[in-house]
Amino acid sequence: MSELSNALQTRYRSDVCGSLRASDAGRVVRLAGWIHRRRDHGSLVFIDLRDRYGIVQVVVDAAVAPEAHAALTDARIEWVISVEGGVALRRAGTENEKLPTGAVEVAGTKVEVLSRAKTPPFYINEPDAPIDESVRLKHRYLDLRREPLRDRLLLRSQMVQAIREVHHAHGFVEVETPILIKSTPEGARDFIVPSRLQPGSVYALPQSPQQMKQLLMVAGFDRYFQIARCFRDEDLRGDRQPEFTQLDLEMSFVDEGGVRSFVEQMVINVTKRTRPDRPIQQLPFPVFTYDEALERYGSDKPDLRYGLELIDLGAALPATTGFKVFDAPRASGGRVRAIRVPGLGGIARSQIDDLTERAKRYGADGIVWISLQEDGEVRSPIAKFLSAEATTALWSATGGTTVAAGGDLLLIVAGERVRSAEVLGRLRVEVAGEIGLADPDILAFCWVHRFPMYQWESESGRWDATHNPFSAPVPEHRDLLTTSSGDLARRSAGDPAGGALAQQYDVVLNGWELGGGSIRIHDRELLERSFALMGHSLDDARAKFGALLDAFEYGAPPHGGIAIGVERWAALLAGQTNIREVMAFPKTQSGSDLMLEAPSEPDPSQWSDLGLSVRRPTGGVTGAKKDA
RNA sequence: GGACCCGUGGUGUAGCGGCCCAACAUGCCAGCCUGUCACGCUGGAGAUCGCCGGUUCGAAUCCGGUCGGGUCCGCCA
Repeated sequence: MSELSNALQTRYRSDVCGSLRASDAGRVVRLAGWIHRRRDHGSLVFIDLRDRYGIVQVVVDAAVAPEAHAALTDARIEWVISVEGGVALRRAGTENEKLPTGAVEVAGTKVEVLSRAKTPPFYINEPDAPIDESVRLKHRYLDLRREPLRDRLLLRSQMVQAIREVHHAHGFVEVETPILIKSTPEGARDFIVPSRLQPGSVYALPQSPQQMKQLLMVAGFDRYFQIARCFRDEDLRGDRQPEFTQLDLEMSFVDEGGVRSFVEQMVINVTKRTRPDRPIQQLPFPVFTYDEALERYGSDKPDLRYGLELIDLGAALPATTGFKVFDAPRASGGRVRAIRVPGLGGIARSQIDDLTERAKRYGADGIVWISLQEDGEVRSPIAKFLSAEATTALWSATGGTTVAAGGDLLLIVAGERVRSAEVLGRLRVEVAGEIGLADPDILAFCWVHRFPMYQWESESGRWDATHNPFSAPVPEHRDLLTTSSGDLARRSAGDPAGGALAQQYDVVLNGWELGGGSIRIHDRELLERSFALMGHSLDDARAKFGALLDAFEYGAPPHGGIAIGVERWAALLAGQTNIREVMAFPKTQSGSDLMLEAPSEPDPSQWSDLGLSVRRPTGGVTGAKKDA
């Protein structure tokens, strides 16, 4: 710490504001910082001086230092000043226990104004004051002065430092890959950068360094990582920005267990170093297959901080119930699933309606509910369809007839196997949030793996890839790919290749997907087959991924890796649900930077340099804001 | 592409057809104050209620559109 203190010394300051302690009493120091608060008592003025290390009280007495006193009488909040003075223990009874520096104060003798400040548009000295986010974004440099955002960026910096240290300690090589690359569709839309030297051609910004890192494996780098900026031109959400940062890593000569074991140790290490105060729920991380996660939690990113698991009611119900809402889906291979919510037996009708509406939005036909009161009374709109025996069977299937205070509520969704689980999985998360089941301090990590390679899309009536084409199938399913011939998109729902599982794994934290990766295909023939199954022609695949395919003919090691969303991880460690809260300069939901006012129209000459012109939407009085 | 919520002095809110050329808190400005720490006290300034149009005798308030922000669905690993 004293080494750091020395490093922070400059001609403007001998110490930083947050560092002074009782042991510094008697020293003469020079400080520089922002005026956080001022308390003017006439001929005695107190200033709280702030820098990013903390706050210290400066007191100036007109009788002792008239010039300094005059300067501080003029000074205002957020002015930047430097102060020289002696560190003194505060008078008995005037210590401030809320400040780490609260035992001392600096008796200012010289004050120099380094920079004046306008009155800020919002409170910088009140960390909890709510402020409209657009105002914060417009003056982001002021928001960043405030304690919450400052602390989150400091946390993120520590995380990145820890990430680098762990990787270097394990033999990883940090390599930077280009930002201007070739458009290689990975699912999301590319951001495109027109080329001036080759008019009509474009670069694309990377959605991730996926191909580059695999090429680095072919190059023999063995273990690579990068804190990589990625770009995806899709609609924004609280957990999605058009540009974001991934911890991208790739390893050669490993299997899935090898990657997961390193990543898990790295994640634990970084988490414990940066948030030692937050308990990790379970070590080692629990591992679920995709199927298991879906069946038990209705999600491929389960929040494990609470139970509320999905229950398949099939076994508890007679083969036909006479209730078509249950019978019809079951006849076509669907499921009847439930979650049992303790204590919600007295839920209001309007809240049920609200849940039903949400379930419909997520793709269910509706919800069936049954409530069991403490006194054993059963209430449900479908009571008339179910015998007393059937109802009892349902309750025992979901955990018996012992009910929590307030009664229990059974929420039932019937439908197609995956859809019914996903709908209920969403309700599980929402209900848990609403009744406060999730402990906000706990960090519940897990792995989900063995994802299906392809998913049958019933609407479009075709198979669709669930991830990128580079992921290898699990060894026992390799034949499903090689024996299958041709375009999976034209194959039927029952095609065996559709059942292939991938060596794909996601890290999940508190219900958020932190990252995902896979063991890659490192065989040209198999990779071409994988593309073919996804409907790419051979020419198409070679045009888009030619370099990788070629590279695999020159000796490619078995390899695999993962990419972890740095902002999501940081947000979760910071206790935030929005990644904008861990980004210095985020964009709005419509992709604007309110501070820089980007995007903006370029100078017309920039279009012509690129050989481009723009067709504006017609009827466009709207778009023409600043015409000449 | 779609659904919903929000927009009132610098900031956060109240007001939801006339009582409002708009209220409260805080901030800001001025004066006073030698032990405060969200200092205190006294006084003052500051808003065409996002914008455009409509309904009405009358609109911050109701309606339509539009712009901006947010949440979500679709989209996106």
